[in-house]
Amino acid sequence: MTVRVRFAPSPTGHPHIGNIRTVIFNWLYARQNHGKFILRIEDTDQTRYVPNAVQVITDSLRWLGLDWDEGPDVGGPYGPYVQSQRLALYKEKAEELIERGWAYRCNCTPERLERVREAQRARGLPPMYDGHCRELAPDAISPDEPHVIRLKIPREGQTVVHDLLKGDIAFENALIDDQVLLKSDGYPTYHLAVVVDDHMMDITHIIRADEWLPSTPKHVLIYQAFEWEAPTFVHVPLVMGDDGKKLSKRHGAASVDDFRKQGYVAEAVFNFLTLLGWAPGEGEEQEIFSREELIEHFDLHHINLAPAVFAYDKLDWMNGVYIRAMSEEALLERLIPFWQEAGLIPAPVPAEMMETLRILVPLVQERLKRLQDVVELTDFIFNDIETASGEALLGKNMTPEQSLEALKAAHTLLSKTLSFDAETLEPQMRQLAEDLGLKTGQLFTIIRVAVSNKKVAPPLFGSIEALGRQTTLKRIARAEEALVHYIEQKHAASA
RNA sequence: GGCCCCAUCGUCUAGUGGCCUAGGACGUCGGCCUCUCAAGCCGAAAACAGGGAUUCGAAUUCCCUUGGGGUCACCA
Repeated sequence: MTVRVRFAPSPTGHPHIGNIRTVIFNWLYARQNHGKFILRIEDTDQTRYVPNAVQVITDSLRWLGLDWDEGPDVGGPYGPYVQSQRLALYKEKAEELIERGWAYRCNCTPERLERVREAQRARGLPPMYDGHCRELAPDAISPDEPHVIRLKIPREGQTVVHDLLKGDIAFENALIDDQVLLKSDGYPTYHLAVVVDDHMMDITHIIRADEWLPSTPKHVLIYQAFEWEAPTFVHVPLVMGDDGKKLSKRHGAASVDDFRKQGYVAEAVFNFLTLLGWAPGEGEEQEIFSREELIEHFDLHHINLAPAVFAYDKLDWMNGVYIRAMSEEALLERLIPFWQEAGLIPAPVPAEMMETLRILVPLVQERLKRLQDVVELTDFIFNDIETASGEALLGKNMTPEQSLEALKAAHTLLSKTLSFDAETLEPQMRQLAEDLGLKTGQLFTIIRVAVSNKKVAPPLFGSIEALGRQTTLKRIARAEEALVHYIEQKHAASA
């Protein structure tokens, strides 16, 4: 039997990173078994529909490399793959359930339902439908008048859910609500649509988050009512924020798009998410896995049963690992959009600027946790800086006069040297430090602050090379002025 | 609150009765390297929620307690 799994999002916004983890489990399972991964849009709630959502969802999936074999855009033998285009089917199936004695029409008003629930809550009972229309004569409510169709849950006995990971879970039927299957607007609820579609589309494994577990007995009952064989249920744990609550926007980035914009690379996010709640086991200590390795090693049975906290710190580390593993050319390509987005370089990139960018890439590569970090790290290369204060320009354990002298000496050297690249600059500057009786750190720090006005910056000589001689000398000259002013003020104050 | 799920370092996890004085990774702390910051290398602190039971032997099996989470719509 061919494995067929699905991702069935409702188009209500950006896919959440926690949901995506579950999608990855589905995708991995499909690819590993040479099965099919199906995308189905569950747009049965007209009130929550967001116009662009389907596009946003497919963009996110594509970015992560999660391709689908059947879906709304690519089609397939089980279409249509959008539930709002299958309304007649659900209606027919709901009616069939009435005929089979497993469902009934109900015309209770929302107001009445709310009153009933309120009364139940007041008595400390769980709010449930009170069965008002359940035992009405079959023709008591006309199919033509506004009504819903409810599932007729047996009043006694238990319904057992077979879960691949958790085993058999028994639910008391008496505690299960008579779920609405078909709404008064003619749309199905999730419970009807998901069962009908999963069956009609020959889904073999329903891999979904734990939050669905409480409604699974309803689905099992619907399968029984139709005399259909239920697929294998696999409920996987939720992803939590670092406070132990369900992951949400409060915890920082939450949607796939947030991560992309911050400069997380898709391969790292994919790797990280797969390892969130799953590990290869058997003493395997590897953490960095290619997509192919993941497909090979993934095993549903090794999914952890406990909810997993989303560790941003570890993602940052892993993202850095992936960034460092890239070729300089590949990293350059990924960095350009971030420089452009920040307005540091134009689009398209002028040919002569590419040379500067190529100098910068190896300088920043091992310093980036996220691609976005390149902006703050290199903005001084592209934008003019504010000249540092005299105080900031002091070398460690050095007087203003000594600092100024060192800066002037560097100025002279940098204006004379024949070529202006890091390789020729560095030995000369080291020699200069020695000649001045300074430690390299003392001299280099003064120059770094002079040209970047940053205490933390990429390696000095590469930065200077990227900056070019003219800009470098101009900034050093301005720093000298700042130091001169600083010295004059000190003298004035002490006089 | 009812029902359901879950429980190894701060976090992600390895561990399926003896190999565990519990291993790895992130993070943290210390050191080395070093022009800053990183990266890299070395090292340290850090966990089987508690109580019973089964067993010659329990992180591993069972029960209870505690704790955490999820869910109770004409939302998915």
